[in-house]
Amino acid sequence: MKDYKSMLKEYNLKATPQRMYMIGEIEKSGHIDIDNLYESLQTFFPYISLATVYKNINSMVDNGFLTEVKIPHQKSRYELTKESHAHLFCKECGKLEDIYIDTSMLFDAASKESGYRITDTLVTFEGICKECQAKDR
Amino acid sequence: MKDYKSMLKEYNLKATPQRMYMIGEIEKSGHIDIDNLYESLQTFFPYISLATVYKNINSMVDNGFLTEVKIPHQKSRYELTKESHAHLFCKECGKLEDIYIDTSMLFDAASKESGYRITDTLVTFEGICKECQAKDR
DNA sequence: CTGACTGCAAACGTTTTGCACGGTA
DNA sequence: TACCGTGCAAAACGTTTGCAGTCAG
Repeated sequence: MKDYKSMLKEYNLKATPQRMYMIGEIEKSGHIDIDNLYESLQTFFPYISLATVYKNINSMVDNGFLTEVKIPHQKSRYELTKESHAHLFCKECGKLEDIYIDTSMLFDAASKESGYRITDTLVTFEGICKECQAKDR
Repeated sequence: MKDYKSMLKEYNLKATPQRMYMIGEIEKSGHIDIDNLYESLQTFFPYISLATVYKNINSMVDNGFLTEVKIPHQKSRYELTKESHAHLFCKECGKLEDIYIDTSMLFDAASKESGYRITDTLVTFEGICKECQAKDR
C-alpha cells in the first residue's frame, strides 16, 4: 500500500478518504474515466456525489497530480502523473496501456523544423491488441 | 477553388451549400472547433442552426471525410482528413499547426514491443510557438 | 478552530433528437 | 419524386456551482 497521504500532501491537497480511494482506483486501473471511477467508488462510499468526483479530479489535474488522457471518440481518462510515456489504445476492447519508448528523435526533429520551444510530446498508438487479434481469427 | 462537390460525393454526402461552406472554412482555418465554425458560417447563413453544424460534422467524421483532433484541456477541433501528420500546439496563443515528420521508427518500436497491430500513430507536440517566444521576452 | 471538502440540488453549457418543411440528386 | 438535409424547439447529457453541514490539519 502506497503512501497516498504524503503524495497528496506534496500537491497541497487534503487527504480525505474519498481522495485516497480515488487514487487507489486510478492506480489500480491505470487509466479511468469519470463514470467508471464514480461507479467503483460507490462500493466504498454509497453516498459519494458525482460532484465530489469531478471536483477532486479537477483539483488533482490542476495541481499536476493527475494527467488527462484524450483519445479521439473516447471519454477522457485520467492517470497518475508519471514520467513521460506513450499510450497504446485497442480499438476493439477499449483497453489503454502505457508504453515506454524513446521519442527524443521526434522531439529534436519537430523542434528544429518548427522553431517551437516544445514542452510535451504526446504519442498515442491506436490498433488491435494481442488478445483481440487472437480472438478475431 | 477546390471541387468540394465531388469530394463530398466520394464520401456519399449530399453537396448542400451549408456543407460546401463548412468545408471551405475548415480548409481555410486548418483546424476549427464547433463554436468558431458556427460563428463563421453565420456570415453566409444567418439562420443556420447549430444542430445542422453538429449533424454535418458528425456525418463527415463518421464517413472519414473529417478527422477529430483532441488536445488535453481543449475543445475538439476538426480537420480535413489527409495523409498522416503530427500536430504542434502553442499553449500560449492556442494555435494548432500540422507538421510532417517521419514517425515510422516509433511505429516499429511500439509494434515490436507491444504486439499490437497498430493502425494509427497520433503525435502532438505542445509548447510555445516562435511568435509567442519573441513576444514573451 | 479554520479553511477545505463533501453531498445535495439546481444551474449551466454542450450535444442530440423529433418533427415539419425544403432542396438535392 | 424520394430521400436526405435543414431549422427550430425540446430533450438529454455532462459538468459546474452554491450552499449548509462536516472533517482534516
